[in-house]
Amino acid sequence: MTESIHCFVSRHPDLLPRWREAFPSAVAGADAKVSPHGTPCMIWARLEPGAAPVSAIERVRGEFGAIPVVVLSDQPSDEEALSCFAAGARGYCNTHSAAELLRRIADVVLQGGLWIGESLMQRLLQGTARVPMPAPSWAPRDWAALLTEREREVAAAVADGASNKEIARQLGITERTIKAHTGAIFEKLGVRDRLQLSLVVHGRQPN
Amino acid sequence: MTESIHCFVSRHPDLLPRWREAFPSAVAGADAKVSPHGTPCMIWARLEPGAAPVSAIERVRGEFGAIPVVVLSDQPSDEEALSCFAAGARGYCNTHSAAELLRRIADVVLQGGLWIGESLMQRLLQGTARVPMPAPSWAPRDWAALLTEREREVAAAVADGASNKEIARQLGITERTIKAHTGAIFEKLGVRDRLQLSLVVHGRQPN
DNA sequence: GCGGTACCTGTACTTCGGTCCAATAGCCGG
DNA sequence: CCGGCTATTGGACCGAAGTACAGGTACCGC
Repeated sequence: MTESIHCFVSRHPDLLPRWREAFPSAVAGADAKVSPHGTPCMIWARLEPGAAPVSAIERVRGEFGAIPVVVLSDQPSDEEALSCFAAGARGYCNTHSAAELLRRIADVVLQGGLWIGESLMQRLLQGTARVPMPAPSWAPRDWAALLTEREREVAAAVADGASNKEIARQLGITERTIKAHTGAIFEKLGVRDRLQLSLVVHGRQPN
Repeated sequence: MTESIHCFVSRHPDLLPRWREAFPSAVAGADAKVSPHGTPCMIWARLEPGAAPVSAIERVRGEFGAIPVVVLSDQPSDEEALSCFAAGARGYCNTHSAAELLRRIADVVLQGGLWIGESLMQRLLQGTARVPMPAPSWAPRDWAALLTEREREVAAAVADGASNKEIARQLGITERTIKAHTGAIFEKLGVRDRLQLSLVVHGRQPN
């Protein structure tokens, strides 16, 4: 594994001692687009008091693409945390958290987890619970009847627009295996590609 | 690290090979109150299809107290995941996830993180601006309003499962021009490929 | 006329999707 | 125990899809 670079973005050009203690090789992001040290593995964005969290995070995410962002807040609150997660943050904690905690958070986030305060869980759920769910999609089962359990999962993911790579990550298997499944699905359902599969799954006939 | 005992609770008395592969020292919980192997570090609760998620989790949590619970679902859905988190689960994933993924989830949860499914993650991140476009946040069916006449024809054909070559023949223009149109459509509608375009045209949200 | 838009096409390139070969492993029914 | 099904993966290959860069024509309004 290559050296993991933690990039701290804040208005101040220098790193807090805490951060340096947690990640000796950390670099300061400031507004620099790309650090000369390589591509960072994750971004720590310190929220300036008074600044809008959302725009700040989106700016950072716009600069750094898919790199996970953890927000550091000087005065954490549930409301602020919610805004951050809604804006795409993968974690939220106090700016002055202990080095040990920062490292734990980094572990969690880099593994694909979410770091969220315990008190926040209920409210976060309420915030997402009203997201409209588009489809019943399990009602029409004729297509599903022809497939195995695993193939159904893959078919559903494909039908929702996921790429092979995404499905592989989601199911924890290789992209190669996804291709094997999709191939089997296509043959069983008599379609030629993923788009036609999507149509069948959603109850339409191709062409 | 001390020997971590993973306890798998399901209606079946035996462990899935996957689980044993992930945690060779795993034990089956069934309805046994306390295993003879000591106190487990975490509980994996397999959700039986048709059973109410909430009551199942609460029962498990009642038995095992403060030990973090990760829910395994045979047919994961966002609704189900939300119910589980509302009931106090710390993680949610597919029953048949790969051993490697299970171990990652265990890491995250044992460190205090939260593991939400990939699709739920997307839903959380959704509603945020994507990098190229400011996210039109379309009402259903205004997709046509954003496109030119020609682009509408191409979009409709793509959404019905036609290939670029077929559309080119149908419209009497070259495949290259179809690509130009599809590229413009993708950008205007904020989708990344023809399958997601198909979903938008048919009134669904990708992922 | 000039700027803007829509429409059309070319070359070259990268990435993704799909298929063919083949292989390992576990589970299950006969 | 063996054959069949399922799940998984590898390598190689090819074509489709998508992007980048670079044009061309035509129409329309100021």
